[in-house]
Amino acid sequence: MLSNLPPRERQIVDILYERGASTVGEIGDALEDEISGSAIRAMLKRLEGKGFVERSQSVRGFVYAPSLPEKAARKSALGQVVRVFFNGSPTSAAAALLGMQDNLSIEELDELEQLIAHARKGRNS
Amino acid sequence: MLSNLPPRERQIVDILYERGASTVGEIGDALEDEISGSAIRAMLKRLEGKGFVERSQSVRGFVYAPSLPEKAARKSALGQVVRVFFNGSPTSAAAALLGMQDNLSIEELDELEQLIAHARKGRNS
DNA sequence: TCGCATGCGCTACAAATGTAGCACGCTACA
DNA sequence: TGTAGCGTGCTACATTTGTAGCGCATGCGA
Repeated sequence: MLSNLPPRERQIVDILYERGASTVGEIGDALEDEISGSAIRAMLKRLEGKGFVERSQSVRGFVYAPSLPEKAARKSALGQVVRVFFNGSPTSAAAALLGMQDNLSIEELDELEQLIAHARKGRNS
Repeated sequence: MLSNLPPRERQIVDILYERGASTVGEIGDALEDEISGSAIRAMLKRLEGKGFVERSQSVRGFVYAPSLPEKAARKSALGQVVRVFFNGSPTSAAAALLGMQDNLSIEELDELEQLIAHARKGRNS
């Protein structure tokens, strides 16, 4: 699981999910505190060893990407916070999320309502 | 930040948020893998040193509780996954959340719609 | 062709983490 | 009044993490 990576490694895979496949340099830029390139490379190597990132050649040089598909990672991350902070209820987590943003666009609201309508219809399947 | 705790410590504060103030024994039970009580105590002590948990006497003996208020911790955790996996869009995270559950109750759906309606009304404030 | 800058991997090493063992004090019960 | 059991803290120690430095290759401009 991603959740039991040490902080720095975790931070790096997060960046990878956030920005997609990246080079060492890009990762260094994304990191808020400056650390040497070789430090980053060492992290990446460990992560590769653990099977969390994959490396591939590209025009830009080596790029690193998370090996766990984003979809699965998302689900796992979401599940984690739902379990810990919302008693396992995705619904209340969603409610909290809605409360986080103070100005949702009309489009977003429409989309959400569609989702709800859809769920309502499929309910007693 | 909670997010840069080492894995085991993180796991322990998660348990604390999940189940509320707990004794060493309860934490041990909640942990899926068995580790010695003294190991847990050592962790807790470090966490206390870092200011993430607080200890207090109770009828049950010493109980440990997270010191960062749950609300703030929630927000931070949620913000984290939203940023990493949903391009910073709480709305799409909420949508994903809704998709996670296959059978939402009518009540939940109603509640969510109310939230949306409310957001819609307050929009151009 | 020479020198310089990049990007890389390897290795080393300090610090942090994860864990167990020991010794102590306080019950409770034979 | 032993003594067995539990919860505690302290300390020690192996492993893991986080980081920098070195040396090598490659590309590129003078």
